[in-house]
Amino acid sequence: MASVTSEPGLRERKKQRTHTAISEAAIELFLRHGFDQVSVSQVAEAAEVSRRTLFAYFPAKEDLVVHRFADHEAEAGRVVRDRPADMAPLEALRVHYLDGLARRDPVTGLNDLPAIVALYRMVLETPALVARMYRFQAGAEQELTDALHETAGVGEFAARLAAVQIVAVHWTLTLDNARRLAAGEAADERYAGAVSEAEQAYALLANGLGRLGAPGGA
Amino acid sequence: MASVTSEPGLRERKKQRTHTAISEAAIELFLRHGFDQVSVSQVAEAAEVSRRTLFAYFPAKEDLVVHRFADHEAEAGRVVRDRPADMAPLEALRVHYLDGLARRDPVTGLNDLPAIVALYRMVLETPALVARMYRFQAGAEQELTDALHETAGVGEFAARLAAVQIVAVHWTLTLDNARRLAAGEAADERYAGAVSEAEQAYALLANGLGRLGAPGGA
DNA sequence: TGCGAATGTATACCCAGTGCAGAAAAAGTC
DNA sequence: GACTTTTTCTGCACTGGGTATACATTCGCA
Repeated sequence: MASVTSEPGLRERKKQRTHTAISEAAIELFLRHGFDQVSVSQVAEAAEVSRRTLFAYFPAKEDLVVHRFADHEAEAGRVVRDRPADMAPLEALRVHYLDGLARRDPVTGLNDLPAIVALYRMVLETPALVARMYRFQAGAEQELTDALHETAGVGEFAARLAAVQIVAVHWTLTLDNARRLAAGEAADERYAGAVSEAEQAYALLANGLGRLGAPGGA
Repeated sequence: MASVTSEPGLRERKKQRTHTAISEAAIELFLRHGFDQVSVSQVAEAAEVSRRTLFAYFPAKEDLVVHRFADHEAEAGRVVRDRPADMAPLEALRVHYLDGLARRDPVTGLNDLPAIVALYRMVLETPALVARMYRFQAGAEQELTDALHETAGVGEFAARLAAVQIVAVHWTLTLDNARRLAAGEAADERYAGAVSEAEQAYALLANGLGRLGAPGGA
């Protein structure tokens, strides 16, 4: 009769709490002193955990930061899979991205909560963190490749080509927004420009680089 | 009167020789035992150089391998800048890439000299090396962005969008070829497929993902 | 021949990440 | 509530990449 609920059990709950405790201690220290200026030992100490335990929760120092973006690795693939039956994949992605901008979803780079902006800035300024982010891009490419291949009636190679273009463009849009907000722009102020650039990007994806097909370009 | 020629001088020549000596010793050891199984100390010893000197020539262990690909960082940008006045940027890139395939240029992934294939395989199998390669992609994107912006009469953001798509597609093509050769396929055997995929990729770049604009895909 | 600048070396150090053996704590058992 | 089993945490020692410093060597040049 010890537990009437079917909760995860003390062990699981404690693990969860330790995980967030380490992550929060880490980000707080990193934001205050810079990623490279803080050692994992200091993070472990601040989180009141042994160094060895920290590495049991996070495989590398960089992951203390970038694990917060890990959820979005599968996002593009999911959007494509879950789209209405009468909607084209690219259209579903476009709608979803524009919706993200409107909701100020952090994955679009268009959220100016101070904590988020500071995080953007730190990642952009730290090569090791940027490098780690590329891993997510590779994962997103794979997810999107599979989704396109399986639901859009297109060959695997064509799906991969489309996926790498889409992911690269998404990343460019997000980076552009994040850089502008990191430079001090407000999200509301940036919103119109972000929408316009997103529309431009999706038009380019849909219609190709036709303008570059002419000698002079335009 | 010590030197009648305008050669680089002994100091420069010695530096050059040390550089290649270290690089060759490194790659030989890495190919034999694996990148992660060889320490930089072992490389330094094999090159008859101190560890500290090695790091004066190569900023990181990974660079002992990937510096061989560094030349090609500016290639796409250069091709666009040097194109004939009456040729579109995308067309210039397409021609150049197809020519690279025909010449079995290693940057296309379609060179099956044993030493090259072994190098491909090692890079593909070693995450740290792949990660380092992404840095070149970022450089190539920047070069191509500038070239497109300055010579194709297109805005900087549009140029960047085009550049990231082109670089991503190129990388995909190269990776695909390299993987196949690493798996044992011969270059001559692969050639036709490589050309066909390249044409498909450039058609996609030029005309867009139109096929994905329809609900069913095709 | 000798002097200044660049380059190479030895040594000692910091930090990220891992292996291992044992302590602590939660979970299941009676 | 005491006992055992299993998981997690910890301390310690070690490898390996990368850097700082201080000193030796070598080259360029007059």
